[in-house]
Order: sequence, then structure tokens, then C-alpha cells
Amino acid sequence: MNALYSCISHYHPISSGAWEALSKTLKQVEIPRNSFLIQEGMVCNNLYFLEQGCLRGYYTLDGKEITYWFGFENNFITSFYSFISRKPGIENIQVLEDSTLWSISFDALNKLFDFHQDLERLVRIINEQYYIRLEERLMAKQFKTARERYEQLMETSPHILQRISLGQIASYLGISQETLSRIRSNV
Amino acid sequence: MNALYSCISHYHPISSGAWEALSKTLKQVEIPRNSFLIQEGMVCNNLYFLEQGCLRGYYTLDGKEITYWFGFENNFITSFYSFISRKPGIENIQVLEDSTLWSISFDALNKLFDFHQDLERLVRIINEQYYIRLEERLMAKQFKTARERYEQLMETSPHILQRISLGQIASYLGISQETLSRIRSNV
DNA sequence: TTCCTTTTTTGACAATTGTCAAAAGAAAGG
DNA sequence: CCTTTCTTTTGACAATTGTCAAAAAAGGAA
Repeated sequence: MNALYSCISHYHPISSGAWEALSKTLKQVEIPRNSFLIQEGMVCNNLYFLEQGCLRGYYTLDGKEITYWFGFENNFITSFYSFISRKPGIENIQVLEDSTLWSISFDALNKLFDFHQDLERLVRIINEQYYIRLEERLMAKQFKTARERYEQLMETSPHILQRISLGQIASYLGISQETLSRIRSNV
Repeated sequence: MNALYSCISHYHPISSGAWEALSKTLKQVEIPRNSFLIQEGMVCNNLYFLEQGCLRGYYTLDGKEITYWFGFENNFITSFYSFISRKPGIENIQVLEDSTLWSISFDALNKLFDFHQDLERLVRIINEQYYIRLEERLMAKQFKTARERYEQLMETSPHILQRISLGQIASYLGISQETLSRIRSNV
């Protein structure tokens, strides 16, 4: 749980009381490669913190799997739309490597908010940071070529390339696998 | 201020104490067409609520103005990256129609959070809803053609088409003005 | 190792979208 | 009303990316 504590502190330090309450509520989840944390049609009831391993979020469109994010160590993970709106989502979260997560349910989290304002503040701040990241991604997709997006990914997240298959990276970048393969070959 | 109150209530009702404190802190801003709320290189210190009028956010790339959002009545407006990170942003917010806004500064808002947890919760919830919208937009850009994105915009926000010029809509959709013009002509 | 499966690369061609330039149309100011 | 400016449309062509199909390479299991 140390990884989570230091990750949290990086965003917004919380009181020892809040940390105690949170850590009592968290449940550890060990989940093997190729299993699913969430599947489409389900309401996502949990927010996860990924301590070790690797996940991907994808949905299915015209029979194809469209990957739109990856999760690595120290990422917060959930099927955001479903978790927030409390409605069934279209997202699948697949485990790409044997993973260790910490889990908290929607209800438990909201109960904690009532007693620990600093926890709610923490979540607000994390949300804001994740919003900024998403905004950057939209900008990149909107105004850069596939090659530029790939080069940007290599700079900011070279670890992705070592752990994720080409087809899934292509899908994440919003291009076909063949295009990505060609980008890589004729550097 | 009624519009703001009812907008807020729609997201998350707040106590009368919180509303009183908030409404005392808000400042009304009247700003004419073609002026700027924020310009690039500035730190954005304010969060706005747009009561009446119309704005756009854009930045400059290779000498071109790239519009990436529009604001209409009942929208919360800020240069998000700059407001949150407290760093200079690259965003300009231009007033497209004479507008009436309510304004609160970063510091004032954070002070209010310390006294009114329900206000912080409100902001957290609004952030979450705006995150979901952004996610939808990224998905649309990633996996739909320009024509599909245009048709989706016509369905969900037909009012945009009546108030915003074609070039700016094209930029928002991430396509050239000529392409959008052609999409419209050969229905 | 050898076989089998999955992933990546390559080729040929088509579809989508962008760029540049010019014309047509609409809006704003005097 | 006319002139000027800004916006939208159209044409021609180029660049980017997608699709389908097949080959090559890499990875896993027995």
C-alpha cells in the first residue's frame, strides 16, 4: 500500500485519519493475465489503484476492439463513465499482465467523503489532473499527424512500447496497425 | 444569478449557507464582442459561468487559430490547464457575442472550499461531468469520420451551427474548412 | 526442436482529407 | 446604395491513412 500512499501524497497530502479510514476500506485484488476487471454492459462499481501490472480499456465497434487507454503502475483505473453515472458502460477492462490492485467501491468512497473532506479534495485534484491529460490527448489527435503522435508517445511513454502489442498501440493512437508498422519502418 | 443557481442545483444541490457565500463572492462581468477573457501567456485566475452570450477557446499553431471548444449559456468556462496548474497557458478565450458572466478567482474558490464542503463536492461533480464529455469527444475524433462527427454535432448541438462560423466549427471538428463545406453540400 | 498460433510487415489500391488558389456569396460600414 | 471585408464554396491535385490479402517473423506449447 506504500505505492498508493506516496502516489496520493504527490497529488495532495491527506490527514492520518483520512489515510487510516481509506486504507481500512481498500481491498486488495490479485488478477491474472487475460481476465477482465470490467466487461461491457456492467455498471462499474469500483475505483482501482494499480500497484503492479498492466491493463487496457477498450470497447467494441463494428466487431473490432478499440483500445483507448492503458493503465500501468500507479495509475487510478475505472470505467469512468459508468463509475460516475452509475449506468452500464460499453467499456471492457482487460488485464494484460498479472496484476495487483487496490479497490474501493463507489458507495464506500462516497461515504468516506462525508467524513473526510481532505479525501474528497484529493479525488477532486486527481480528477483535475486526469482531465488535463485527456485534454492533451484530444489536442494531439486533433492537430497532429499519426507520425507525430507516435513520436510523442515514444518520448513521453517509451515503456508502453515494450509492454503493449503494436496493434493495441495503433488502436490507442487512432490509426491502423499497418500504418503504425509503416511509420516505424521508414523512420 | 438565477441561471447559475438552477444550473448548480442540477449538478448537486448546495446548502443555503454555501450558496450565500458563493453568491457574495461572485463578480459580474459584462464583456463585448471580440474582446478577450484570457490570452495566451497569461495565468488564468478565474473560473467563469456564462449566463448570456457565446465564447470560444482557441490556440495558435503554425500561424493558424485552432478552435477547440465553444461556450454557450450555462457553461462553466476557464482555461482549464492554466487555472488548475497555475501556469501560463497557450489558450485564448475570445468573446463571440456580447456576454454576461459571473466570475470567481482561484484563490476565492479555494477559500470557499475550506468552509463549505458541499461547494467542493459540487465542483468535483461538475469536473466529473465535464470529463465524461471530453472523453466522448476524444472517442468521436478517434473513431468516426469527419462526416459522422459533423452529423453528431448537428444532432446534439444544432444551435452551434447557427451561432458560429463555418471555419471555426471545422477547426473544432478537427477538419479543414473546405472539407466541412463539401460535407455540407453533398449531404 | 517442431508445430501452431499470434503478431508484424509488406504490397496494391481505394477512400478520406488537406492544401492552394480563385470565385461566389454574405455581411458590415460609410 | 455602393464599397470593402469577411465567409463560404468550388476545382484541381497531393498527402495521409485505411482496407484487404498475403507473407514473414516472433512467441508459446508440447
